[in-house]
Amino acid sequence: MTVTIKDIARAANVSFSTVSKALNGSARVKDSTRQKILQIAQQMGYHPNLMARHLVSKKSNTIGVVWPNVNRAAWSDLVTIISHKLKDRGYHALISINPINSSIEMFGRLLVDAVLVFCPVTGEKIEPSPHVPQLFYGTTQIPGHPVLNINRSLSIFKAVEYLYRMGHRRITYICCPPGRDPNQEDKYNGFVRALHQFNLPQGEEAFSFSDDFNWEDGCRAMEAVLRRGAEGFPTAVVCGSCELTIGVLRAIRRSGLRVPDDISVIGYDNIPQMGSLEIPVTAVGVPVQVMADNITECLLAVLKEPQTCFYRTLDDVQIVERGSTRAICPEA
Amino acid sequence: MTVTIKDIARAANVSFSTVSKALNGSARVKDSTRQKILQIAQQMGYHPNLMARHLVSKKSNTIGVVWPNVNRAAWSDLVTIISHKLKDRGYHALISINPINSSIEMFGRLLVDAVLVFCPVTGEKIEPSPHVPQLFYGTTQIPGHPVLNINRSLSIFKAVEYLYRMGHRRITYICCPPGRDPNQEDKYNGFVRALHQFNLPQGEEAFSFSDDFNWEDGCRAMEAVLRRGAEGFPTAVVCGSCELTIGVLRAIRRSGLRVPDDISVIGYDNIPQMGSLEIPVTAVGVPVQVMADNITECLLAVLKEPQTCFYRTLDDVQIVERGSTRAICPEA
DNA sequence: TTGTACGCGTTATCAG
DNA sequence: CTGATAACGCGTACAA
Repeated sequence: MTVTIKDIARAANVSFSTVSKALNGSARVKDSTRQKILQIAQQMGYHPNLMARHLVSKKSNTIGVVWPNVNRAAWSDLVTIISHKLKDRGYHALISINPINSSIEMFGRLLVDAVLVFCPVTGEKIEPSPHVPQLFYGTTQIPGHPVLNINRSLSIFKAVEYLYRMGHRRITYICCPPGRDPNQEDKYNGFVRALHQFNLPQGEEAFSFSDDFNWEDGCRAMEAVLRRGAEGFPTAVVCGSCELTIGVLRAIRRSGLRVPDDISVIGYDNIPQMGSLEIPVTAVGVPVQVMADNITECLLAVLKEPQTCFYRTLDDVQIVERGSTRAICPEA
Repeated sequence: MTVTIKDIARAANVSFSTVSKALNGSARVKDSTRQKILQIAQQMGYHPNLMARHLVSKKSNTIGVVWPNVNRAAWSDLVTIISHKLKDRGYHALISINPINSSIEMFGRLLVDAVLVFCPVTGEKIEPSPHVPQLFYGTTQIPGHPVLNINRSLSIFKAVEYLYRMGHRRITYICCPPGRDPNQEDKYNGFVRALHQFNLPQGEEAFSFSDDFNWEDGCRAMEAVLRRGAEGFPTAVVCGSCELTIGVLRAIRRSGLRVPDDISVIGYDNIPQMGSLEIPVTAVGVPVQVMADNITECLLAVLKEPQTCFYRTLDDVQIVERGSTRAICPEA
C-alpha cells in the first residue's frame, strides 16, 4: 500500500540505503543517481514514515501544544502566532485540547520533540512527563521544570497607576477573588499594592468579585457595583479579563451610563479583541506578540537544553489606549 | 533514558515478549507473572512508545484534525465537542492549525488513523493525501473523497420563512456576496428562493453585501442599510454569520434604533455565542451538537471503510429563539 | 560511490 | 504458559 524506500530502491535498481542517503541529501551519492531516485520517489508518491524515522533518529520535528481550553479568546491568537513561528523554525505544532495530563502523556508516547503546556487557571494538578522536554506557561513554579509566566501583578498595578494619573481616586477592581488560584492572587496583589502606593481608598468599595470568568459573571459583578449608590460609586473600574470586560460593558450600558463619560473602564489582557468589544477598551498587559516571541524562544531553548529549569516572568507590560478612560478632576 | 519493555524484561527476569503480552492483556500469561510485570512497569515509569507500536500495528489511535482558522468562534465549540467524543471512543485528537495541505501531509507521515479537515471558506486548493483516510467538512464535493457539509441554503430559507410568518415583508440579507465562494452561494440561493416562495420584494433593498466576515464588515453593511432611508428600510435583517451579527447589532445600536422594537435580527450559525452578544440573537442553523455527532460518526465510519466516498449534507436545521425578532402587522 | 548489516521498540507468530 | 525470532520502515556505521 504505502510506498517505502525499498520500493523505490527496487524501481531505481539501487539499494535502499542509497535511496535513504539520496532522500536525506547526503553528499555521498552520485548526482545522476540522486536525480533518478528523487524523480522516482516523486512519481511513486513517496512519503517518509515519520514513525520509523523517529524510531531511529529520535527526532520528529514536531512539538506538542497542550491547550486545555480552546475558547479563551486570549490564547487563540497566541497559539496561532506560536504555531506560525514554530513552522518557520521547521517544527510542526500539534495541538491537543484534551485534559492536560492525558495530553502530556500522549505527546510523551508520540515522541514529539518538546511539549508546550498552557496551564489553565483551574483544574487538575499537573504531572510532568519524564520522557519529553516541557515548557509550562501561565502557572506558578513547577519544581524541576521550566516555567514561563506573565507578570499579572505589574499589569494591574500599571492600570491603576494610569487611572490615578488621569485623576481617578475611586477605583474598583472587578475580577475573581484572590483565593481562587495563584494568578488571581497575583492580580489582586498588584491592585492592592497600587492602592497603597497611591493612597487610594481600600475599603470594600474598591472590590467586586466575580464568581467565574464568563461575561455573565463580569456583568453581575458590575451590577453589584452599580447598586452601591453614590457613596460607593467608583469613577473607574479595572477588569481582570477580556471576558469579564464584556460583561462589565454590558452592565454599564444597561444601567444607562456611558463609557467613558460616566465611568472609565480599563481591562487586563493585552489582546486585539479588546478593541472589538461594544466599546473599544483600553487594555494593559504583555502584548500577545511579545508573549509569542518569548514562548517560542524559550521552547526552542528547552528543546536544546532539556534539563533546564527556571521560573521566568514577562514584565514587558504595555498599555494600549482605546479611549475607554477619561481624565477627570480629582475632588479635593 | 526511556524505559522499554526490554528493561522491564530484564528487571522481571522474563523475556521481553512475555512483557509485551502481559502489558497487552493477553490471556497467555500466568497471573502472578503478569502482576509482577505490571508492578515493575509501573514503578519504572514505563510508557509504551507509540512510534514503535504503530510501526508494527498500523494503528495509533490518533486522529488528525486540520483546523486552519482557530479564531472562528463557530468552530471552537465544534472542535472541542468532537475532541471529547473521539476521546470517548478511544481516540486522541491532534489538531493542526497550519495551512491545510501542509497539515494533511504532516498527518499522513505521522500515520494518524484518519484526518478530519475543516475546510476554510477561502484559500488554498485542497490536495487530499492518498496515505490516510480523510473526511472533509464544510466544502463542496471533492472527487473520490467523503465530504460532509451543512445545508446553509435551507437554514437561510427557514430564517426568512420564520420572519415571514411573524409578519415581516421587507427583509434584508446581510452577508458576503454569492460569488465569493460556494458556501456564500449556497446561503444566497436559500435567501433568494425564500423571497420567491413568499413573494417578497427582490430588489436591491433586499441585500447588503459585506466585504468580509469580520464584525466591522457587518457593521458597515448594516450602516449602508440604515442610510437607505424610509423606502428601502427593512423590518428585519438576516445575518450570514455570527461575526457579522455582532457588527449589525453594533450599527443598529449606534444609530439609536433598538432590537427588536425597531428592527428584527436573525442570525445564521446555531452556536451558543449567539446568546452572548450585546443582545441575545435568535439564530438558525444546524446545532453544534448535531454537527459534532454527525462528524464524529462519519469520521469513525470513514476510518473503518477508508475507500468510502460521498457528499452528504446535514439538513437538521433548527431555530433557537432568543427574542431578537418581533411579530409585526404586515402593511396592506 | 554504493551496498550490507544492524538496531530503534513494539507486536505477532510460532516453537517449546 | 513462556521464549525465541521475524517483521515494521528507516538511518547509519562500516565494508566493498
